Amino acid sequence: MSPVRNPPAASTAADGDWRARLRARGYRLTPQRQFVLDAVQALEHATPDEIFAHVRERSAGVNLSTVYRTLELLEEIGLVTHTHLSHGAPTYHSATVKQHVHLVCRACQQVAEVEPEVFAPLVQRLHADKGFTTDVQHLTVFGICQECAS
Amino acid sequence: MSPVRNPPAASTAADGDWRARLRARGYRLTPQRQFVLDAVQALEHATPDEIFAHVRERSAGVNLSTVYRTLELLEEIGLVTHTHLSHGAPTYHSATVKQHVHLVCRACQQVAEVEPEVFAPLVQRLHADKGFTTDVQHLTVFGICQECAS
DNA sequence: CTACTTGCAAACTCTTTGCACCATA
DNA sequence: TATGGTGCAAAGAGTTTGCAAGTAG
Repeated sequence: MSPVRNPPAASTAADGDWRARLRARGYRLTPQRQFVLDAVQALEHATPDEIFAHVRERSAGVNLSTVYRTLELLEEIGLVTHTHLSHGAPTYHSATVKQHVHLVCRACQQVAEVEPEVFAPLVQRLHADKGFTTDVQHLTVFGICQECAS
Repeated sequence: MSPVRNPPAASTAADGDWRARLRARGYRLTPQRQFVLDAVQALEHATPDEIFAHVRERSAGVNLSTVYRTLELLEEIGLVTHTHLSHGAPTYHSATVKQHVHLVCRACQQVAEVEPEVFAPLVQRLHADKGFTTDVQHLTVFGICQECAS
């Protein structure tokens, strides 16, 4: 491992939790993983590249492939999730943050957030009609925002 | 243009319409475009690669980049739309077919379809609350299907 | 000390683009 | 005949992988 500067101090309340989660599955706690998780929590809706850039500002010795591997790992143990807000890159966000659904404007590309409660009736109906359990966190709604509509 | 065999016969009722649409915008009617549109209508939920393969079975002389260019063109003039059903490739479908929303199971990757009416209340609420005009056609709901839930 | 992690570089997938040739209108 | 369209090959994003060296526990 190359020049990895002082790892970030434990920042969130759930921090102890994530260390435990790692250990419980035989994973190790590394500065890189801490940097990546911190970046996800700090940035909100960040692509792997943006996360990489954010981590790089703090530590020169973190590689892009490590970012990818770490995101996969963090998602596997349920600490982050991802959504596709646009064509190309997925965006990651912390799973500990309050859930929300994304509204993406196809005209101006702006992203708004909505409380998941708005989707509760839909979720219930899909479950009743089709037996389908909706992953609201992963939902993205495309359309046209108020400004662009006029 | 290389060995492009007999272009497919006009197949859908809207066929005359699409020729008109092309012409109206100064585009030309080519066998390649007809093959690609036919493939989209025949396959339903096909990726560019799958469309390419389907077209290739019928005509050796169609190039993958032409498929991409044609899909972009057909989408621009409103004959096809696309959605992201999984991580990587977008899937294209005919815009003339009855609208539907996709339910994607994250466990078995199976795709189900739902009538867009189910989403009407949600669409109305998003419009009322946020002024957001939902593009239902482009909507994809991820979750767990009935079989995988048990 | 040992197994898990990382950095590096190369490989891969999917998509786009430049350019000369070809065919539609 | 004049553009617009196509094939081909090369270039680009974004992501994954093999392997040797490094490190957490």
